[in-house]
Amino acid sequence: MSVAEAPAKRRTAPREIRRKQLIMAAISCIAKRGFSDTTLRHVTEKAKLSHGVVNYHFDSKEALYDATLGYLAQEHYDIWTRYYDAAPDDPAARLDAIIRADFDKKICTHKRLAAWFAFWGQAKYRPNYLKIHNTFDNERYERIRQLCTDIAADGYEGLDPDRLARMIESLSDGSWLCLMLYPSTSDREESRDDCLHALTRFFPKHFPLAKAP
Amino acid sequence: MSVAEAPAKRRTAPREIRRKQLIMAAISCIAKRGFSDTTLRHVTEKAKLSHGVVNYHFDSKEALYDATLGYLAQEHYDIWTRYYDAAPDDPAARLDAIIRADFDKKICTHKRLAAWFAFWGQAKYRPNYLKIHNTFDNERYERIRQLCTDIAADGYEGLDPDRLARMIESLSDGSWLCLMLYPSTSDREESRDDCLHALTRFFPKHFPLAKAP
Amino acid sequence: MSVAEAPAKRRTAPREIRRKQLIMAAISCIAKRGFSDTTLRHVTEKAKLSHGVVNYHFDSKEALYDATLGYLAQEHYDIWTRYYDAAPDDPAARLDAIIRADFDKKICTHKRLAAWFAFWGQAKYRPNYLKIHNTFDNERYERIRQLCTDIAADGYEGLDPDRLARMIESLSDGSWLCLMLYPSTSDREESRDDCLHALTRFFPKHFPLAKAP
Amino acid sequence: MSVAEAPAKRRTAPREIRRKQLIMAAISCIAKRGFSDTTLRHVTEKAKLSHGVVNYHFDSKEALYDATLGYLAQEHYDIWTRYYDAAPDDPAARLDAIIRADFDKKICTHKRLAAWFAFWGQAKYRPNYLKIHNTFDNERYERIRQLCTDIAADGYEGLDPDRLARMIESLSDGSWLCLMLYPSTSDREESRDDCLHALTRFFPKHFPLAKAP
DNA sequence: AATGAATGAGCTTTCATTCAT
DNA sequence: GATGAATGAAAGCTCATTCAT
Repeated sequence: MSVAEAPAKRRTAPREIRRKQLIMAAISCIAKRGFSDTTLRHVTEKAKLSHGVVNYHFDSKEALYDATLGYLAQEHYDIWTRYYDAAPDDPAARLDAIIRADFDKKICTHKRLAAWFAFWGQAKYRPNYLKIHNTFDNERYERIRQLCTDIAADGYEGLDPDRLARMIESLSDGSWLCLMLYPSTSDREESRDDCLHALTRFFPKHFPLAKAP
Repeated sequence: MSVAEAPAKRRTAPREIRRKQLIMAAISCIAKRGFSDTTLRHVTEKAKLSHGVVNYHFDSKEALYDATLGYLAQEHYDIWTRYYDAAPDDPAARLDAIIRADFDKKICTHKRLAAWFAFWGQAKYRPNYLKIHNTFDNERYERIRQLCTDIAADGYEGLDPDRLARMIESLSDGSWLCLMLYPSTSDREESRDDCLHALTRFFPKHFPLAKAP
Repeated sequence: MSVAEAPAKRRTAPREIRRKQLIMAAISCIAKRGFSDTTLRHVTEKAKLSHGVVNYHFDSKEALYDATLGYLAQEHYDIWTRYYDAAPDDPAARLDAIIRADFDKKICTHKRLAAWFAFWGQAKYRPNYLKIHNTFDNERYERIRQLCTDIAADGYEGLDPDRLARMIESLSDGSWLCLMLYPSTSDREESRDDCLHALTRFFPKHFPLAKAP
Repeated sequence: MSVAEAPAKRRTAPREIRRKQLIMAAISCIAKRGFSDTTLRHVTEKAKLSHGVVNYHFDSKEALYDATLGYLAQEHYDIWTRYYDAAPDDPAARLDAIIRADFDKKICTHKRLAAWFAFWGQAKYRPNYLKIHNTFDNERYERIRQLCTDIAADGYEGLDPDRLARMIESLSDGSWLCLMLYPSTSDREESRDDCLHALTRFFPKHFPLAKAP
């Protein structure tokens, strides 16, 4: 909720500290036991806080979950914009950066992926989750679409940039699902390279084969 | 659906009929309210049966859910093998068929996608779900991998068939996620064509551009 | 219910056969898992009959239990009157017989004792049970009292026959409790001899020490 | 009782207070409706507490029952040791004391006897109950046996002290059963005197007739 | 700001009973 | 007579939330 609306860190001390403590614990618990088996007691125990504290810092369990998803989304946003800004001012390099960001060590963890899919598994009927998610993610999709448009304009006649953007998005999401479901047989870096490899197929002129790994 | 709305013949139906009735109701409810908010009362109400039947026909709620996932997985299996068998005996045609199957009208419904992601959202810590899922799905992945191997051997030097298989799988799963999360802005047939289009990029000789409609 | 009121065996075939089958199964189940954990399903499974049969032969679970207690009480009644009738026509011999009957191999079994105490554990607030029990047992108590009176009149001045009767009754019941609670450290024949020994203390002239084996 | 009716100070009482409150209510309910008909709702209503407290202060219904039996057993233990310690240092006086303790006004109440037999009626298949009971009661039996040995050695040749101990125990238990089953025709003090009278028969030298009543 | 006892709605499950077959 | 599918009341228990301390 408030986290979602607070791109900058407030450092009012205790309040924000506690909230973050609880959010981190919530991520752990959701990742460990999923949505339906996570209770506030689990969360507070994980956070080593007392039982009543959640309803003190959040209006309700739902509010904590909103804040938790907001935290994940913000974190994702921060990472990909960082990668993006760090990349050379060139559509191909930036597209490459955005994809790499998805598999960054910090956000592409087991725990976070499990939490993401837990939220998505609920998204359909908790419009709030979708809204929070979109607040951050729409921008990323738009950016990808724009980059695809720019690249496509540069020598790929007849290519539908929207389709490309959708495919890239799907590839990335699908890789996440695979990483979450089969952690022992799939691998973060391999998945990233798979996605990057796809770019060499979609835009061979801009992503020569050698570039990928 | 049709079973769930079967004529109000109250009592004494064959075991399998009731089980299927409950499974269909479970899919509806999970799709509608997700895992953590679906109660057995919701399920039995949806199935227009009395409260006690679930524990009469299933050992527990968990057993009903196992059966429900099993049903979804079997249904998926039946569809893709049917498509597969109906396709010409040719690797490219069969790969095309497997992908089309994923977007078949019958299984690629809103309701089923939501149910799938609800299960996946729980899979990490309910090993049963993963096991059930894999019982059916491993074969499909192997088949895709084999087809990719066959096609790759036919004029694509240096192509890694495993990578291709992973990419195809991810594309398909990612498309499902997209379809589930954004039903109003995405479209089943469009997603299918996206995936088929990717094939023209991966195996241009076998999937000429014209082929994907 | 009807058993309690049916001292003679009706041999109308099926009906009575089934009822007895269920009663025997009820005794087994009550002895095995106690009152609160015995369900009609346990009883019918033990009797190798179908689930619905209880309510066909008995009005309710309670009616089955009434009949079961009635059966136990009748059985007890049959045994002690048999012992009594077989004894020489002499107060001391008859008192001896009544006590021996309580420890007869047939009724003083683990299973039956457990069932008795299960019923007694409920007796206080199920007046029916007390009534059924008393229907049979009052006569026995009266007989004991009469025998004590007869014996006491024969040379034990100042002895209260009522008190004696109560003590004999209590000794016997207390022995049953002990046999039930500690089957491994107590013994049916030893308990019987304890009770008989008490008689040598209460009525030394009529029960010389040598008599209790 | 007095605890259960403590001033309607709703919230936040020390853990032990609440536990005792619930235990007392459990005794009342078990005595009133027996084991199989006592529900946690009955208990909490009797205790004038909310439904959820039981599972807050006890792990389960079974844990409450264990604690309840433990309470009864402890209470019994406290009483007989108090009587014992208060008696003159003399085997006969002490045996007399132990028996009197069983019929003390505080523990030999209708309610408690009913509760005891409810527990005993379950003991056979809930080993926990037997264990709890024995934890306290074995010591008492041993003490009785020792006292019988001491007394028997003092002029009763050929008397088996074990048998005497068993008889005394059985008499006492049997009297309790009688008091529970027939509260209107039996009487606490009378039963006590019956038991004490038995001592005058078993050990006439140590318990002269005059002493009993 | 923080604690944890208390509440009570609501969950899954059990089970006596009914009744179509 | 007999079966077993179906019912629904009620059980034990969980847990988000409240609130005295």
